[in-house]
Amino acid sequence: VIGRRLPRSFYGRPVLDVAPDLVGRVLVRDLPDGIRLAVRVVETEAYRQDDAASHSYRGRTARNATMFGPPGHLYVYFTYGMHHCMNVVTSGDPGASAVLIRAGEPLLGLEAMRRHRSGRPIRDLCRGPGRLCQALAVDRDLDGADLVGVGPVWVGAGRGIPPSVVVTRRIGIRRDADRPWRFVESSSPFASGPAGARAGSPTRPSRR
DNA sequence: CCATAGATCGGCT
DNA sequence: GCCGATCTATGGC
Repeated sequence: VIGRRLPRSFYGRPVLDVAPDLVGRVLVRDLPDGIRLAVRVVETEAYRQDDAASHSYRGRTARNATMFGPPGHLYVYFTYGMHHCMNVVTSGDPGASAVLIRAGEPLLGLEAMRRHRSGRPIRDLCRGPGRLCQALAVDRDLDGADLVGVGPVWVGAGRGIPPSVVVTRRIGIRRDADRPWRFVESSSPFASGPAGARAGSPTRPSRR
């Protein structure tokens, strides 16, 4: 179900190619105590440097430094004084870019995720970027972690039925809000946002 | 289901 | 100072 660990070349492409291609993949988190957590990615968003909504827009700082590094690393940031969000760094062309992982369908380690999320119902464990990080125990300590090779966070190729992905505007931003850079598995109850945000234009079916 | 308020703090204007 | 790539609780339909 998880499939093989995706190689560096998967991440070293333009963010608008990687973001939709991550939908349907399996995000794996190996906890220090040996427990494996895994979710099927159902929602992503693209951010790149020529984009006013992106953390990289105003140039490199201590916080966003990972976005300016090589592809295939985790960019984790802290926001609203209490939440973390996790991204995957992609090619630096055009400019520092990353994919925000917004939601996932729990596959493995549901009990541990539930503990991290105060016993919330399964549908609410990973529905939203802050919730996802809480369920997977991801915080700034994992900023910069390499997804390729040995490491506690990685992405498996996934198997089975390819997802049907639709494109919409991104959620929760004001600047450059009209860019159609959010990619959702339209039929998934584990995707975030209002119900209407699950409709959109279909992307071209990707071979997998 | 939808709308809104409050929490809470690091980063940057 | 201001404001977030957010979440939860609460109140209304």
